[in-house]
Amino acid sequence: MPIRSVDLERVRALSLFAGISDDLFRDVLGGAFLQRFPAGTTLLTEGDPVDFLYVLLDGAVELEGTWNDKATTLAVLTPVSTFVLASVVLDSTGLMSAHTLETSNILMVSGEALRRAMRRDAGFCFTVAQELAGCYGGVVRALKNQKLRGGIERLANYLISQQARQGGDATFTLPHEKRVLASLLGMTPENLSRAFASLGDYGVTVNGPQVTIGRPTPLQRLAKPDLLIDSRPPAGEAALSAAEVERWTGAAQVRAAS
Amino acid sequence: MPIRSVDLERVRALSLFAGISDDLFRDVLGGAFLQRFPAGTTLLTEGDPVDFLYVLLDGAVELEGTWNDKATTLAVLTPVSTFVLASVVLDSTGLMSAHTLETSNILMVSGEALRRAMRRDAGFCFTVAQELAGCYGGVVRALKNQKLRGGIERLANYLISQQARQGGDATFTLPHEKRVLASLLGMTPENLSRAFASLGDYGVTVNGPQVTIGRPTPLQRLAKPDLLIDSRPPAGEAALSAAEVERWTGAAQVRAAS
DNA sequence: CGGCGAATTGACGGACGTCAACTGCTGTGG
DNA sequence: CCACAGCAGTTGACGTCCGTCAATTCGCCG
Repeated sequence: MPIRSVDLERVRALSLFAGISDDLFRDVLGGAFLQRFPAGTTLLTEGDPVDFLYVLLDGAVELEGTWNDKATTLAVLTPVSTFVLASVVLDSTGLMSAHTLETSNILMVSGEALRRAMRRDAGFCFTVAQELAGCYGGVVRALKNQKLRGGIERLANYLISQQARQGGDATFTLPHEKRVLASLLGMTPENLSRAFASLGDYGVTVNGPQVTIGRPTPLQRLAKPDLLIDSRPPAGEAALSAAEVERWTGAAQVRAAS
Repeated sequence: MPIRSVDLERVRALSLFAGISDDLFRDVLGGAFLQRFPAGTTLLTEGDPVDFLYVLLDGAVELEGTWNDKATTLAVLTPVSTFVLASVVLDSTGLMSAHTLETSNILMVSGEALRRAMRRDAGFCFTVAQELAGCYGGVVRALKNQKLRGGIERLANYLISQQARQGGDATFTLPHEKRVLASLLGMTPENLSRAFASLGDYGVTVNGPQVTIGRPTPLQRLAKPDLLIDSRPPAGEAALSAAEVERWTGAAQVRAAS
């Protein structure tokens, strides 16, 4: 499948590649190829070797971890995002499974070529390091989100993030199936339903995938969004539980008195 | 405080610095200084700028995240470990607070010098990227541990890891206060007590900080340790919830049937 | 000797998972 | 065109896990 120059531009615009020379860019993407996958395709399974850096150009990809016959969603990626960068840099096995949620166009970049470029060009290598540091921060935020907040609080913060990301209108639409959202937030679908119902008291109404936040203030007071958990990572490699909060309306930054 | 050459050797042995030239090593550590902190000292607080890469040479350091007046332990570091590498690479603010649990000797390395070295030497930069990728994997493991396992299962796996790390003897000693362990495992101290009591049925007996695993097999069957959650990161920058499992005695690798 | 903090234990309540039944939508085949 | 199967989502009942509050014990240090 030939790579359209439009798509190449979009890859080039990623922070990972924005700063490098045309020569190096051609070099890294030389052996790359574009592939189209139907919804529900498994791209990677946990523990298998990773040979490519993946770049999602269209569609949606879910990253999930499993243990003891249970699965949990660690991230849902939207275009344009790269994934499994860490495994590529270490030339090791993947930590999560990846499968498409919708039919998706994905660019597959040779991991070997990427590592070669890193060894040759310190500037590019530095950019990769920054990207990885950003991803690290994203997962740390997700871990804090999971350990410190209850289910309803996680949902409330997710809604506030989504609202901001989609332009700030009072009503917006959930980007994924509710069962995926539930797994991402670390709860069961049944519990997500109940959590939505609870948020009715805070002015949230739900109609299928349409959510409207009637009274932002009480919801904010419940959610207590925090720069150190909910801030947006600089777009590029997808950070876990990526959230955007354009501005906080009086979110008190509280610090624990050890 | 002068840096003893013994300590310098130990820093040099870290995977971060093992591969670089003597010149570059001197360059990075040129402005570094050693400092001694009493127990309970706050080294960094969440959200503040990070100017140094920290290297723990003696003692113990706790990394914690806070939200809404609650705190959770994200990692407990033991010598020799570096920390806040990601923040240094991004030249940004810290994601977690750090404070000493015991009196500690800590080497403080100029973040600016580190970044300069990365830009100059692609090989070193690559090593930093690998280190960051390893850290990333560590947090992903911690997140899976938190989302997929219950409290008792997390404790069981922690005990198995500690036993292996300390040489495999049936009885070993917990390295930290139980309240710190509880926070690391994502539960309250009261709940940790009860979890220990529950493990009595699986042959675990507790006596102060002394733990002995009487019958390993039933405990393993409960814990279901998993290479993709509990494997050991290559020592260096401290990975979150670092665990060591030398060998698994029949840990079935189960995969979720989506 | 007195006091403080860590750890344990019990009682209680709330949060969350599980099981089951029901609704509504969609795509398929008769 | 309609009947039906299948799946997502919701709701209710129930049990379990876990956090909170309180009381007690123990060891350590002043």
